[in-house]
Amino acid sequence: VAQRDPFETRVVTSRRGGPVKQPLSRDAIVTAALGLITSAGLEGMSLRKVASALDTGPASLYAYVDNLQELQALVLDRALLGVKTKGPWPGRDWRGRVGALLGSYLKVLSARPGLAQLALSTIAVGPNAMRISETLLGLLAEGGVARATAAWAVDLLLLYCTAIAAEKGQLHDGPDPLERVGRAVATLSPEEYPHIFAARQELLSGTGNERGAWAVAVLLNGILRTPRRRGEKRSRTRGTSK
Amino acid sequence: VAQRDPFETRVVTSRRGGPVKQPLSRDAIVTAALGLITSAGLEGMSLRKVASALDTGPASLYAYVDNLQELQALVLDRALLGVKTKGPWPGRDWRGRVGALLGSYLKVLSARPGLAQLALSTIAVGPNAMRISETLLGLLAEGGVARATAAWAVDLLLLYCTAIAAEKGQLHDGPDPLERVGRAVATLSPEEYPHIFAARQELLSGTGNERGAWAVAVLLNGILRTPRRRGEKRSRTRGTSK
DNA sequence: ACCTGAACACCGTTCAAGT
DNA sequence: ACCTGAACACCGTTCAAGT
Repeated sequence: VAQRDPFETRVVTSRRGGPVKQPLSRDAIVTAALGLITSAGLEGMSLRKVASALDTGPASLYAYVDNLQELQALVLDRALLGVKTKGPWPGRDWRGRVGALLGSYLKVLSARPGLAQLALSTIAVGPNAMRISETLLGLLAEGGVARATAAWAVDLLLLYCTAIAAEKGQLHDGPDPLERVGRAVATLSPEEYPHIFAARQELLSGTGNERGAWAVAVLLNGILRTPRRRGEKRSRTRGTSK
Repeated sequence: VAQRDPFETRVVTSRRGGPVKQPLSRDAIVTAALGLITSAGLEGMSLRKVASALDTGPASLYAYVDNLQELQALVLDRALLGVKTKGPWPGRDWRGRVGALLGSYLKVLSARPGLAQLALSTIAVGPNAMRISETLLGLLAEGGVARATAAWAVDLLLLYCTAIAAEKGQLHDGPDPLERVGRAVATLSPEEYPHIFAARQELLSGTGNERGAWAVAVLLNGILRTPRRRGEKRSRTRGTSK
């Protein structure tokens, strides 16, 4: 909410009469829903809450949206509008640009924990999801990854980033899960779980960003070395740097 | 339900009197809940449905379980009991054994789609989750992966397998999502999305198992080549085969 | 201590009735 | 066509009252 707006909610009031209710529309519904999921998490976005945010009853929404699942898909794609696929990344090679794109994706989802949870249970086929996949496919092609391999790799990369964001999101509600893991690990007997005991420090270390960057490097290194078809060769890298 | 049991539900009846209600217990509750999630999916397992499966009211469960979230965590760990961490895998090297273990994990989750969805939103800290992590850490150590790297790698491997199972699980309810993706891709203009258009065949190809096996290979290849600390060296492989 | 009926504050979705 | 009040069939959780 911009600070210069004195109203708690964005109700437009006319000089002549009472509050002016803006007409319902698919767009207004998605906007309201995205606002709710951003501020109140996944369970803060219900059809009933979206409806009352728009000053109407839940039944009214069904004129514009088939059901909750469709609304969720629309909200996800609207949020993905914020993912930068062609920011100015001068001098970065294709790997750097993949990292930047996935970083932007992660940032968009991490800023809205509920959205990341939603993304894990929604197949993204909206225009913005397509734009992201298209760009990733292009970057992998630039890196010489064969098309068949790249097709599966895009899935793998996005899936992992989504999961990272969702995991991070869980940190915000309830008791800190990292603490829970810490306590669970602390009670284990060194005899029964020697490896976990030995690695107890390392298991809990690292920020989300550190882990994310490492994971993307793992995925790219693995993708480059794991052709989908036996004998499939990586073509010469082209356009690696400017 | 075993076929020799003529009763629809497992109600024990005594010769002398009416049906004998087995006493409530944490264990009985978890068993009933696992049965429900197995047969009816994630949303088929509610506290109220578990209660009525046990012939009682929902309030009664709160004597044994703090809330729905705790019950879900218990159900997950109970199911993970079925993951084989030390099956006889003669002659397989550490990579093969990692593959077998993750395959078992995937199988357990894939057989219960609701459980995979649940696993994505539950941090598994139960004894069976610990057993799986312990074994994976041991196998990676056998492969010469440094401890710090292995600690994060375990997370990455399990997370991906969980996500694969959850995605596969979505296939079963609603319209086939692969078909939805196919239709979405089919409507894209080759001009705007040249890479997706070129890869449209490859994007949809491959069974879950093929994709899973490829992904695990990607992850292991990447993990072996991406030390967490700069300059961290992989120790000589020991015990690669018998 | 364990169990429970009833209530509370929610859900998504449908449908007949309005305009 | 768009909108809506009311209802339907559900949720998780709490609490006073029972034994």
